[in-house]
Amino acid sequence: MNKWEKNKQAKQAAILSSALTIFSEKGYTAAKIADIARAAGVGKGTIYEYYRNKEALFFAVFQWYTDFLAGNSMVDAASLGGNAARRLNALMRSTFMAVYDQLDTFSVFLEFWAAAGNPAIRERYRVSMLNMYEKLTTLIAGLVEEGKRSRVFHPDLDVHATAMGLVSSLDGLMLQAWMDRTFDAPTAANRFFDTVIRGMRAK
Amino acid sequence: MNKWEKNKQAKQAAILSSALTIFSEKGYTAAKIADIARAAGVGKGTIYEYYRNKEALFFAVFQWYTDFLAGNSMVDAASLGGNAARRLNALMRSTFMAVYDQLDTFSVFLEFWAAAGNPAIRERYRVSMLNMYEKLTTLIAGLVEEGKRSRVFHPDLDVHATAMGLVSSLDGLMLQAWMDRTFDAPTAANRFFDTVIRGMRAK
DNA sequence: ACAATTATCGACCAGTTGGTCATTATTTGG
DNA sequence: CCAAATAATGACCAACTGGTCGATAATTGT
Repeated sequence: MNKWEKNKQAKQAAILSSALTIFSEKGYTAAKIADIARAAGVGKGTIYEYYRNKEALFFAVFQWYTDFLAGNSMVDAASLGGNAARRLNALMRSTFMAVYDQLDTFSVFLEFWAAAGNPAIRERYRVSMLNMYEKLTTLIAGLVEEGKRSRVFHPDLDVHATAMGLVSSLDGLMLQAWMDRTFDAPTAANRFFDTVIRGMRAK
Repeated sequence: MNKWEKNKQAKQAAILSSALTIFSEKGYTAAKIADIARAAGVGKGTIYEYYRNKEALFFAVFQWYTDFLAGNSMVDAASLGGNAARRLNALMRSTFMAVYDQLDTFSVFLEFWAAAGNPAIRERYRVSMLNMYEKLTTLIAGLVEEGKRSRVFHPDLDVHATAMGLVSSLDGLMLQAWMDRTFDAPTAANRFFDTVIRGMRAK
């Protein structure tokens, strides 16, 4: 690896990281390429050496950041012991905390969502976003299914509806935490997950 | 009321309604004043007779729309019968459906959230938004409290955490429904609410 | 009917910013 | 050390759009 390549890697990382910060702080439209360049310590033109245009940079940030969060949240789920209820609880807590630890950049998700929602132009965001959710939903649904088989959970439990509800509550709680910094979201989240799982149990 | 006033009322309604549509479709920044004017069937200058600038128009839409939804969702909650669990279930369903019925304009909430989250400039969005959530949270917390008193719900239940969890799951489920139109959100929501409320019950 | 008042309009202007490209700086191979 | 190749830069341009304002139209009171 020569000097050019080292430089390229370092600069690419600096650009992505700075772009995440600036997009979080200002939103997609208000974030200026010049801002991102300054934050990354590079010239404005350099950014266009790495990304075709602003939208391509944004999509790169989207993939980089969601990969990072997905890796952080799911990594220790497999290694956990205990019955399905206990492991589901641990998975929910760990996923929640993985995102909560990055609360100050959570606002960029509003931009991701907005990009994903526009059905005309931005199909790739939607696909990629649903893919990410589906991974988590599948993981959760697997635990719910397992819990039903081992008679920890109620036999009539709707696996998919439960998984979707749990995933949704993660997003919703994060939104509340982000809007209201006085809200003790980790505690509330843990108690809420306990309640939901209590409702899932076989009597 | 003379002709001027009638015209003003009609035009103001047309402008707000068109603004909601355009902001939903394109997002705050990409929505052009000219687009909104055309959709409302008025000249561009006319909009500035009613609203100082684009941001003032957006805030007016925010208040108008959230008032509308709040009115729709909570109106029949008081009139319901049954025990606390039954009434809580009905309140959750009715609130969910009130927003779900307007799913195609749900995306404007992403813009509202983004506006509310920026702590520097937009304190009034944050205050107004938290106020709206607090009304719903208080309503739910009241039912939870009542359920605890009447021994329908578990005595150790954390009222605030439960209420926040339920409110959050509304937002989260709506987001999922909006991103994925194949998701049968009303059914999943109802089943999830059932599960949560089951977990709240005294054994 | 007519002039004063009120409301509407859209061409225009000024400020902003994504993206380009000629110039400069750095690295490489020999 | 030098020239070719590669990378970085930021002044500049073109496009876009929020907001203004002089001109026009509708309504009112008399």
